[in-house]
Amino acid sequence: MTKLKQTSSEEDILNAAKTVFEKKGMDGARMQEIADKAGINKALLHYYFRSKQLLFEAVFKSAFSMLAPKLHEILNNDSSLFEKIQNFTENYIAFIIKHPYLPNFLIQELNRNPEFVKKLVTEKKFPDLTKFKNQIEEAVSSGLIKPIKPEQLFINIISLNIFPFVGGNLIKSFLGIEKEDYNKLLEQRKTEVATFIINSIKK
Amino acid sequence: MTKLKQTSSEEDILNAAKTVFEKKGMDGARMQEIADKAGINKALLHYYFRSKQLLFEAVFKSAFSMLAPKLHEILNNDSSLFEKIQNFTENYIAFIIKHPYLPNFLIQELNRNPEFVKKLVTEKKFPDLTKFKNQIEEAVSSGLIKPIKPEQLFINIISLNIFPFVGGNLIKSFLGIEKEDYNKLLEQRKTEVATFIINSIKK
DNA sequence: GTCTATAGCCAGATAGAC
DNA sequence: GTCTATCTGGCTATAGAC
Repeated sequence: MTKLKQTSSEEDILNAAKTVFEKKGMDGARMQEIADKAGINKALLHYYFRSKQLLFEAVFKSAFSMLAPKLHEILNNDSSLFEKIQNFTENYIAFIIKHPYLPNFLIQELNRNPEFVKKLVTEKKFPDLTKFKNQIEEAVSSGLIKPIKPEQLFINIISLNIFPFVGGNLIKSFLGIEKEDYNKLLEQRKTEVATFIINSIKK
Repeated sequence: MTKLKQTSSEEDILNAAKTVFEKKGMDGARMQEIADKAGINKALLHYYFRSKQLLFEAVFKSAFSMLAPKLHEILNNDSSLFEKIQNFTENYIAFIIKHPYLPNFLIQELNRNPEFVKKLVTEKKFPDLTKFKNQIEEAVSSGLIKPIKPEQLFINIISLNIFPFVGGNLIKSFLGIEKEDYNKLLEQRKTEVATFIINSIKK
């Protein structure tokens, strides 16, 4: 704990920047809009963060560090495989419902700038999946679940939980429904997705 | 069929624009880069398409119309529910492997500009899901599959098939693997995803 | 149809007063 | 730390020659 409280401006800027970057991305965001939202002047943005690029990186890292440790914790605690799947589904969906732009933002910017990923990897900011993979392999060899590659199961879990947020607008249009009905479906998924996965793999 | 062949330039521009827009999005794309890629001059872009916005819309519609009719066809032919799931998985993954930027591009731009979606909806460019939903409801009531809301099953199918492309960079980093290994996983998914889904719902 | 040159605008960044 | 004013560069778009 180096500081008890940052200056109010710096926090205001970060919050405003988060909102704008998450909605519009690096290229679409405007420093002016961030300044307006933070209730301060454009020059002050540069005073605190030097450049748009650096402000963006601060936002990105902050966003990333909201998700990664949570994921790490869920995958590495002592619960059983089925419990983990339930945990992941419930907690993650609940969390992302509160931050719906987050996954899309991260994915979009990782695609835009894959170099950035490598930086995060070397800084070991990504969750460690070894334990989770071992757990799956044991569950397979002990006959608890049907044979499946840990990688594939992991992809399935992530896909079922995250895509409904990233592709929400697409799905809504396909289904011909509005926001409120879609939110009800998402709410339901907190429990149903885990059941769907477990039904598929359990013997 | 109004024309047998468009001018070569117009096609060249569209192809170049497709590449650039799909990789960088509307905001990140540069008219100069598109011109360079098409081997022509920047002014010619405006001669053919008037503005960046109109060129973008042409690309977007073209991309959208590569996916939607294919989806419509698969969901509305006469095969059984399980066959449709298998069909969708195999064909769609095979198709998107050839156009890996497509889903991300569509999703990103639909999120950026939800008004555009409504335009597409009113132009009835979206696939009709009624038949597919009925098929699921019948399969539930006849006892072929476990109870599940058609909407949820649809979301699951889409998520499992599309997210691995949209979030490919994220997943690769999580799994700590490189492109070639990831492509092998995707190849495997052409058959495995259908099995995963069917295992989950069949009684 | 295709090019060069340039207008005009807008956004990021900086200077400098307070 | 915070502001106003301004510089600078880059990008879309157009004018006009060929």
